[in-house]
Amino acid sequence: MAGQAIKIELNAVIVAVAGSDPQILIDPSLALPSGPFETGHRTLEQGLRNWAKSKSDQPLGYVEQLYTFADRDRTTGSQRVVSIGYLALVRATPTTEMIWSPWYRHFPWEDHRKGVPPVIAKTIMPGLNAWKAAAPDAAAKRDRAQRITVAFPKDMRHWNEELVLQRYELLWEAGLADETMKGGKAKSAGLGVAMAHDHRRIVATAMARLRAKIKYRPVVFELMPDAFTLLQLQTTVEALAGLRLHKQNFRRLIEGQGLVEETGAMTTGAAGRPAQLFAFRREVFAERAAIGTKLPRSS
Amino acid sequence: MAGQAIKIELNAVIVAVAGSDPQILIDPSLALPSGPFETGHRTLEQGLRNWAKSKSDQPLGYVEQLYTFADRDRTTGSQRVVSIGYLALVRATPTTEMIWSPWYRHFPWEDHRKGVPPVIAKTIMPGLNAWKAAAPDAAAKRDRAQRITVAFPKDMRHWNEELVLQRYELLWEAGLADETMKGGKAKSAGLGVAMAHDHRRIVATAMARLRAKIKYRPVVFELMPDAFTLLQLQTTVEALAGLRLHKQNFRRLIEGQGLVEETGAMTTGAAGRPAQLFAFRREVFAERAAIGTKLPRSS
DNA sequence: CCCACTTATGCTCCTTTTGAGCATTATTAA
DNA sequence: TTAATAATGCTCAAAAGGAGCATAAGTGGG
Repeated sequence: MAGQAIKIELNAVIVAVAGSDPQILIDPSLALPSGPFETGHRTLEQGLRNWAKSKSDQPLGYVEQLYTFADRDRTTGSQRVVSIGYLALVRATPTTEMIWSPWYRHFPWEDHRKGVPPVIAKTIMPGLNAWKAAAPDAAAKRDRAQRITVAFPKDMRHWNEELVLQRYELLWEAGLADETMKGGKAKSAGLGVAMAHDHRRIVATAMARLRAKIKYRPVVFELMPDAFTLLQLQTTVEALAGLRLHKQNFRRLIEGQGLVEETGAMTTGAAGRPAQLFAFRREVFAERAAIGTKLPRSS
Repeated sequence: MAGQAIKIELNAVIVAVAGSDPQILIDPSLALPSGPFETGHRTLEQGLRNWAKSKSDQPLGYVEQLYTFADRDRTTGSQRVVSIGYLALVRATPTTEMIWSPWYRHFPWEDHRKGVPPVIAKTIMPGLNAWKAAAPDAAAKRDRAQRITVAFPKDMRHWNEELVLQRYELLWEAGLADETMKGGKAKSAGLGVAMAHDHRRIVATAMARLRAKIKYRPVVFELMPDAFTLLQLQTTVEALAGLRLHKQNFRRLIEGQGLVEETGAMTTGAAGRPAQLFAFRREVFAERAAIGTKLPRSS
């Protein structure tokens, strides 16, 4: 049984998008906002919301539980910490003590909007190949080779933007992303800015979840203002996915799904033809619970 | 801070499929197998695996963390319990003290393989409509109406088999699925066999997750024997999804994805033309990390 | 006012994927 | 031999997805 005391901690990955940068809220010591689990709350989520409102001044919008971590070799100190990770989406607002940190600062290899990031060829692949070569036996070597191919495919058309966590864990195992801090400064062999404890892993989990989710649930709108152009929407999705999208087809997709409605207003002042301003149609929740099935149903 | 003691408990929804019945492992008191979190383990999942191996004699195959629950009004007794739910898939084997319980016994409204279950029209809709009518104000009424329509659509072609949890919570809120036990026997207004504590909710979470997952990850194979016919595979998927599938298109889907390979052997003795026996191609993990994107990627 | 540039928006074409169902084949049971 | 039961092959049409051309409507600078 548990002789050791267990502490439960809530960690929140609070995401906002500013222009074309997804950002996460961290404190100056590169740690995620976190707090103890208060037994007074009715549910975990409620506890998180209350705590977030009191601590930062971010009232959380969309909230989703991510994962509960309790790895012994990842937590610091003597006390066993069980950390429950949450993903929260908010519309960006200024903060006091906290910092909005662009998430690609911590994951530079995940941003493929301007082509394949050079760090992959320059640092990551050599590092991973060395790690593969150092495998203890042939089976391990095959396994490592396979994981590398899946996470960082040779042909970048096969890049799967959802595999954020697998990639991070791969880099971590290969010793390319350890979170050792150098006097408060990030290290990590140049592979992005490290974070406190295992927080970068939690962020990776959040990124993966969010990148997957935007494809089948209209969660992006939680990050948008009330009225927005389709380009702004596309830019936000591109920012999250780390990919460029086809403009006309993106429009067709969004409009075809009836996710938005025209507000009647137009943009003004910017370069180019003025764009219509759209608003999210909240009714979609009522209409289409069915999102996408992949099974060949009959009858 | 936490003045109250917190206990961490692992709950496992262990699923197997026997013929055309998905089953979960429970004990005679209708509780999921569960055990305390031992601080000695390296990770939560490892703890679960060790515990499962010692307690039941099920060596767990595929394991996935589901959700961490800590609702105050759902836990019993004075001590606050945080329960971490897991989904595990195993190939059915006999058990000692535990019982394999068909999951549709607890969720009769979820099995649409033989048409819409009568319990929906007979009990559920009247109950939900009464609950809707009893809404305190107009806004709440609209909200309830909407949730009902999404979970139990008028037109059953819009039935979304993934919404297991939403449906269960709806029924629970409407008082149609409360877990009050009558002398160890199930009650619940005829709506399926109740379970201990909030375990039916955990099972609902597991069902929802599994139904979603079989669509984009080859997890069904964890439930299949080494060699199987495509019909057996289809039957298993249908059992999980609670839906009938189109046979030829199912075959096309599976073969087209290269998920299986012929073993060369055929079935014998059964009625009808003998079927080929197939085996899961484990190489698919190596080949196709990319499963399905829904974003209109460019370049 | 005209021109270069920029973004918005409409549409077409072609390829793939899905949905539905017909037809044929190979066994067992009567 | 016939009926019943499954397996398997194939076709056809509809829907969804990928790529790109063409046109419209602004801004900014001569």
